[in-house]
Amino acid sequence: MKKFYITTAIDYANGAPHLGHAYEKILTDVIARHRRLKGEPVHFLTGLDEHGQKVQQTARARGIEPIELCDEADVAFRGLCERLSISNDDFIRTTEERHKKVVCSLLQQLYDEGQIYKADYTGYYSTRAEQFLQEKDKVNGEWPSGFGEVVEITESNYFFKLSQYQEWLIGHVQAHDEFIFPRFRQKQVLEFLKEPINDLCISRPRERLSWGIPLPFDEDYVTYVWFDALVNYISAVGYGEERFKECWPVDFHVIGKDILVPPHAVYWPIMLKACGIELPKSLLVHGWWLRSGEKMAKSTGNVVSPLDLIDQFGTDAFRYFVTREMNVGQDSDFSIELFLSRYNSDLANDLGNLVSRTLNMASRYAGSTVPAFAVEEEPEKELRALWKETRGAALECYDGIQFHLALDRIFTFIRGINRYAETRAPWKLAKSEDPEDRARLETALATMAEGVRLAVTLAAPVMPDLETRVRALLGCGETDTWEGELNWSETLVGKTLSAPVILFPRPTSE
RNA sequence: GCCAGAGUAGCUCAGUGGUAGAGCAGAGGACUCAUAAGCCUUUGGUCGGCGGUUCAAAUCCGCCCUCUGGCACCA
Repeated sequence: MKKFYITTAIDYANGAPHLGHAYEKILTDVIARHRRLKGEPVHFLTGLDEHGQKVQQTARARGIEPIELCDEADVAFRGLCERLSISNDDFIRTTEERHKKVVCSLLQQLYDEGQIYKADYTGYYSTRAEQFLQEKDKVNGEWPSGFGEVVEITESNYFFKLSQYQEWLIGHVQAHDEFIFPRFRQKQVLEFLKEPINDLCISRPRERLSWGIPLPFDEDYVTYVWFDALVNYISAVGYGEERFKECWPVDFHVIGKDILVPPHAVYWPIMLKACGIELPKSLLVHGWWLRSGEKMAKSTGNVVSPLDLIDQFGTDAFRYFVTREMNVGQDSDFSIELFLSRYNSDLANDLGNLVSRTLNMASRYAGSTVPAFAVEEEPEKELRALWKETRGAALECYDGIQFHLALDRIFTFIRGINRYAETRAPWKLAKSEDPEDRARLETALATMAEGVRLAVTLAAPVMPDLETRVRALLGCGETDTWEGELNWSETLVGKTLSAPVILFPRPTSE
């Protein structure tokens, strides 16, 4: 059976993990977990892009081998995945043999077919920056002094015949509305394709760049950037082997808007087309986190790295925040103030406190055993109706990649449980001698517990650790599927609840 | 300049033709199981501006203004 295959972009080894990396992995993970819960087999890939000039330069500056630098990045980025509870099935590094093998076979194939040719490239070269400069690098018509001496040189390189596929690509994009999400990005791609595109330079002379995969047909060159990095998506899932068709074509390439045009929307589809490989079903393009509050934080000398928040507030809180605040495709603001607001009001006050009071009341009034549902009156009917509405709407939002709205719905339901608790007021019922009040009390406790179970189960793609933990507190086991788990049920009846716990402690410092 | 996105309550944002919404922040209140949490009530907006279509527009069309991002061998 074909798996649901989803990827993040691979991160460049020459840099430390930051909020953007973390967000992309979380977004992709939410989708992967959502699919798994729906019962689909999933293959989730992430990894590292390790070759290239900057890695070579940084390694040289530090007096170490490039691979040593990459090994460090490998530790850092895998560590990030772990801290974020990312459920990736594989992690590829472009220095791995399985990857190089595929890169070489594609290059050789295209070369043999005449789709790669050698030509001269003339341009302005900065020795200091070790790169060709573009017209746009000029400031006031001159090369900035930072580039040092700039000279016009001619260099032989290999080119891939990109331009001959331009018309075909335009047709493909126009015919497949689902190819680029969100839809408005499609226009950006078509806009780009209105102008003639050039063939793509895919090599660098080895004397200038040694840290790369040598061209199989010319040892004096290494391949550069795209024919290396993009190929990870197929090399990781066994291109050329039988198992390849279990994953390919990929369902989603999750990428940032900065690498949509031209790499993922132009180079990659054409590379695949030229090689006779099926195209990705969809590119999921997310926006960026803006740091409008950054200046303020710096001026007060109170700089907090977003990733530090994980240590302080936990993985689930971090995942919740970035998923709740980001409308996928748009940009969002990140600030500590906003984070604390979400943490305090949504997680600590609404959800954490709900769990706390539920467990506490069960302990006080029912010996921590979930009682049976004894009555069904207006308050119960209302809450169940709200659940039904919440589930339907949230699932629709999940399917439509509207995770911020799904969470909005789920937390409206959580507030609904709090409202229900006030309506029933078990602490008052507990003082009554009336058997009917006792029945209402027991019903209220069971209802609150079931409501909590449903809410955290529905939020599982976003907060997987919380779901596991809360379900354990409620006495019901882990689940790896939503099958039968999202219906209002009596599954908790008779279960023993844990003693009260604080899931999201309020921040101690002011 | 071209293209795209955004412009709705103090803040963050929902809302694609039918009497303006939520959360947070602010104000008041009743309660007490709970992380001084939760619940109820409430203050607050000419939905960027001007025209147009329509019985009816935040929502469709046109023009304009402001902010953000992109505009090729750079990851």
